[in-house]
Formats: sequence, C-alpha cells, structure tokens
Amino acid sequence: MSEMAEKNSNTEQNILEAAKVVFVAKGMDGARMQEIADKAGINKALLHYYFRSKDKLFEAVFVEILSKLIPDISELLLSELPLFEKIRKFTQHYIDTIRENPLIPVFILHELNREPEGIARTFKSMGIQPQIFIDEIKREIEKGTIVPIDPLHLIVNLLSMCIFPIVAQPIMQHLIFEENGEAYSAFLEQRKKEVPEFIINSIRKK
Amino acid sequence: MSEMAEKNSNTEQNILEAAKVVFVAKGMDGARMQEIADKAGINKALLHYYFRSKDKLFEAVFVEILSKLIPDISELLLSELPLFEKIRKFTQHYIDTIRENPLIPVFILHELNREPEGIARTFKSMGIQPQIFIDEIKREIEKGTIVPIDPLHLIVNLLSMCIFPIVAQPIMQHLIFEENGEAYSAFLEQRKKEVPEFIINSIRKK
DNA sequence: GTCTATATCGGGATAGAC
DNA sequence: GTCTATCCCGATATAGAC
Repeated sequence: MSEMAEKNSNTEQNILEAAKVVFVAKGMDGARMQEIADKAGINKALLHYYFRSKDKLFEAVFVEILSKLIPDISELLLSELPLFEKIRKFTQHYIDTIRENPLIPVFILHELNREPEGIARTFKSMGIQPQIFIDEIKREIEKGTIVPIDPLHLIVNLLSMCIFPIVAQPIMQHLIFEENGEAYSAFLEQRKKEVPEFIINSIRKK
Repeated sequence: MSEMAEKNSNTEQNILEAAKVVFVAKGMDGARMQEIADKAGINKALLHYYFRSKDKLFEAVFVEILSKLIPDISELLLSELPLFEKIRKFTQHYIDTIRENPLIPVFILHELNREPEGIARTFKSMGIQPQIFIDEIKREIEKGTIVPIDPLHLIVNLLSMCIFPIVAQPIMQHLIFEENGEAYSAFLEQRKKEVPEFIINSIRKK
C-alpha cells in the first residue's frame, strides 16, 4: 500500500502543481492539457486518470488556490497588535505574499468574470470574517486615536494600495519606469513603508 | 460609392462593437467567433472577410480600447486646476469611467499576462506622459502646501484606490455586502468623495 | 498507474454561389 | 458584401495494452 499510495499522491501533487502554474498564467481557456502534462513529466492520459476532465482539474486548482489565500488574509487582521502596528505588519506581509504569486489576483478576477455563477459557488463556501477588524477600527474612532472614517473604505483603501500596484505591474512599469523591472521591484519594496505611513498619516488624529 | 461604403463601415463597426463585448468578457481564448458573429447579426464568414483572422480582429479591438482609454487618463491630470481640486475631479471622473466598463482593466491585465511581448508592442506605441503631473506635485512640496512624498507613490495610490475596488467587485461585494449589488454600487458612489479626502488628509500640511 | 493510439468534436478558416 | 457548406486542425477525452 505504502509505495503505491506514495507514488500516487506524488503524481497527483505534481499534476496539481503543474496545472496551477499553467492555469494561472494562461487562464482556464488558454491552458492546454498537453502543457500541463509536459510540465508534470507525464502524459495527457494520466491527467484524465487522476482528474476526470479539464473542468474538474481546474476546479481542484481553483479551490486549492483560494483555500491557501483566504486564511492568509484573515490571520493577520485578527492578531492582537495595536491598529497602526497591525496596518504596518499587514502591508509588509501582504505585499510580499502577492509578489510571490503576482498573477493570482488577475487570474481569479478573470475567471470570476468568465463564469460568475459557477466560480462564485466555490468562493462562497469559504468564509471570511472582516467584522472583527471593522469593530476594532470603530473602537479606535471612539477612543479618538483616529479620525472618523468608514471602516470599509479604510480596509478597501488598504487592500487596493497593496494589491493593485503588483497586479498592474505590466502597465505601471511601462508607465513610469520604461520597462525597467529592477526599478519597479525597488518601487514595490519602498511601498512596504510608504503605504502604511500614507494611511496612518491620513487617519491619525493630530 | 456612398451606400456600399456606408454599409461597409457600418458592418465593420458592428463587428468591432460585438467583438469588443465578447473579447472583454471572455478574453481572447474564451471568445468564440460564432458568438461575435451572432451578436453582430452576421455570420462567421463575414468576420473573416473584414478581419482576416481572429488574431487580427483581436488586435483591432485591443488597439481601439487602449486608444480610447489613454487620452482619457492624461487629459485631466494635465488640466489647470489646483492640485487638491484636480485630485477630486480626477477621482470622480475616473471612478465613473471605469464603472461604465468595469471589465476592461482585468481584460487588459489578463491579456498582458497571456502574451507579454506581442501586446506590449501595441501598448508602447501610445505614449503617456505622467512627468508633468509629477513636476506639479514636486512644486507643491517645495511650496510647502503638501508634505514631502514621492510623487510616484502618490499617483499609484490614487490610481489603485480608484481602479481596484471596481475591478475586484465580484470579490469585495461578497466580502463585505453578501452579494448585495445595490449596496456595493452605493459604496462605490461614496468613494468619489471618500478617496480624495483620504488622500488630501494624508498629504496636506497642517 | 502509466503508456500509445485513436475517437470525437468544436471552432477557425476557406471555397464558391448569389 | 453576404451567405451556405465544408475543410481541417488542434485539443479533450477514451480504449486498451503493458
């Protein structure tokens, strides 16, 4: 049992890894089962042996991506740090996380646009709980440490300034650095300090 | 000449309109020539008569989208308003613009990821000039009306907070409003005031 | 479990009539 | 310019041997 099972799950994991790379880069429609097989070091038939169809394989990849991503977001927001410190930590951690897989956000959004109903079902099955962070912001407003602000806008601002510059790198890089990837990389690194200070500067009561 | 030519250019325009809708919603790979033909009220053969291939048709659509989008961005940033006023006007105008075609940013980013070289060429042929706006920000810093800040980060922050919440609507809506589209729409409307005040609050020297 | 060979089909592209 | 009919390839999926 052990050797077979091990080989089995290794192959399955190889396939999932390969599929993830190809699907994320090309999207569901652009991905080719042949390319996934090549990258996994096997052949097409075996893909269908493990996952009955391309749809099923895609679904498996999509679920895996989401289920890794979502806990990651929640975790830090619910930690016990003071608000400003939490904003700094979150920004740094989150920018790094997305830079490791910069294609994933656009991949998710593209697939959501392509097939709103089907994918949304997958999405809904995983709960996210921003309420606790919202309450924390409200308490800080009452305490008078920050100015009155709608917590939702604050959260969305934070996420926007972290995620967008990374997913829009192909455009932004050209726009401001003339295709200089090194420079843009340094720019993103700076943002780990610039963004939290920009936010805190806006909401801190003086 | 007149009737034929008119009918010609009408059909061509119909095709481009239909192709734009389908390509933007499904992406190059997911789009079907049949669906484009149906939407344009013609048949597949005629698509190939006007545009030799799917690739050529896509290229035409992509160029049209970019050439409408880019002047729109530049225009307002270069107007003669005072900085804070310009930020307010830009935010309002830009959020509205993107809400009219919310799928386009993700479409562009997805296609840039899919085929970085080919598409980038198209992109480069249209110049954007952020330098003048950068200089304006620097002058305001020297005058002491705003705090010292890297103009590039300020611009990227501004764009991020305008664009991201709209393109990420399928996720954000679920995250904070439980699929209530009306509520999210109102939320975006609020942002036309919230975002500029958030920015100005951060950079204004007190 | 993994392979080779093949069936099947969808969709881009072309031929040719009108 | 616009249509119908058809070609043809690429890609998913299956059959069957090892």
